[in-house]
Amino acid sequence: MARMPSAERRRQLTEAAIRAMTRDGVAQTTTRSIAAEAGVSLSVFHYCFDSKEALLESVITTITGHYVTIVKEAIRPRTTLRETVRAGFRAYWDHVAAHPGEHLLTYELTQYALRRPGLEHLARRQYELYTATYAQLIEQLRDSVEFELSVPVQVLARYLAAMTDGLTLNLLVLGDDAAAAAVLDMIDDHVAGLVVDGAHSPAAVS
Amino acid sequence: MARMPSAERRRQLTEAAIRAMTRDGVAQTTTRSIAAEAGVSLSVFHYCFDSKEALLESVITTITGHYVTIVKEAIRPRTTLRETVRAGFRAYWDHVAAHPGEHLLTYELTQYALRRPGLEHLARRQYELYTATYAQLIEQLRDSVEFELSVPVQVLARYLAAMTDGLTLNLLVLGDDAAAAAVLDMIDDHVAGLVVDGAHSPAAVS
DNA sequence: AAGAGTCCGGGACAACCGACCTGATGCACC
DNA sequence: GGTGCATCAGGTCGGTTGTCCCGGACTCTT
Repeated sequence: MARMPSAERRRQLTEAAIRAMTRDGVAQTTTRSIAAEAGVSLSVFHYCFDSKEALLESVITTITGHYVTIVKEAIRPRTTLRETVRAGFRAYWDHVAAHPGEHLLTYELTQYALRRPGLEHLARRQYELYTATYAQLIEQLRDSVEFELSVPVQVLARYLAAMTDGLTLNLLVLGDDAAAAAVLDMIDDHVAGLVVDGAHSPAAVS
Repeated sequence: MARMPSAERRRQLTEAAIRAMTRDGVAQTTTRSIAAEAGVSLSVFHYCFDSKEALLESVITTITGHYVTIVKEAIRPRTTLRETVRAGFRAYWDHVAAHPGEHLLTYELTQYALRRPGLEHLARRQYELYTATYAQLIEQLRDSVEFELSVPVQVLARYLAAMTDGLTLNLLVLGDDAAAAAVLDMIDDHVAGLVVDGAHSPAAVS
């Protein structure tokens, strides 16, 4: 067993926990299975983390960071706003289809946090970060393209976060990418229709 | 302990399990806590159900039935389509705000089913029922009011199911009913805008 | 009233879990 | 080349969980 500073060991254990939980689910993941996944003995676990709960805290913040990165990288300015929105959704969607277990894990972790007294703030922070990420993306997009919205940024951001969340869970449960794609097309139209400045919006709704 | 036929005992245990799980979460609910909640001895539990998994199956189908009933009762035809949609959402929303634990439970149960090999079909059935319920509501509404949609009923139904699901989870985590109401207003407009026949839609979008 | 079928109670068991403890081992520094 | 500290290994402990067993009690039929 190679020796390494505890900070790095913590990272290693966190990543191992994410792998184990992605594979087996939060409920069936034990401190032993995490230690085994990381290839270290059980005592190393408790040397690096005060408790299982402390590790879960680390897992939640880490995986929320993953999620935010994915969403931020999905959105890249294109020629028209509508295409930007569409391509962004598509990129995010491909990630969900490719890594369903990891996304399912985010829901499990949210509920773990909600049910554990004193950890509710982690769930809240997770969802606030989702909304904040979308708000930031909208602002950033508005800087590069220049447009006006018929609803406040905060409202649209929260809608996008919630709707994405719901549609993701829906896809994870039902599969059927084709049907989900049809729904997504409808949402594309809807979001594009929220742009007041008609310059980049194909449907000229006054 | 009053004697009763096992069918009724099963119902009683199922309802007790829902209460216990709503209060404590699925993970912390044990066969013992369920038996205690129902006021019966532990052996009665295993007399009525082959295993804990069998009970969970009963819980899932029961609570999904509850959910469908709630949604169906929320929608009642009003003077205009837009008002019907708005009032329907509002009624559903009030229920979520009044019974958050029960709604949170539905998410926990979905994930329980998804993670338990051989029980995935329960999660799928749950979400198919959600979509089917919305589709049925749309058809029923179309019979009484007469209108055309710019998207297929199936697509709209799945969108409504997914979006409601996401917004519900969002509200359960973040609270803040006011912000959620603003999002809902936006969705009202969106859904009302999907109606092609402008006769009952206040916003005259051609 | 007798017996079969149904329901209930207490107790026990094996498995598993998180947490902890005691030594041993490598590493850097004096 | 010790010395102190960070890191690791194996074993153990108390507690909990799902499941099962067996004896007794109730109820309905005949």
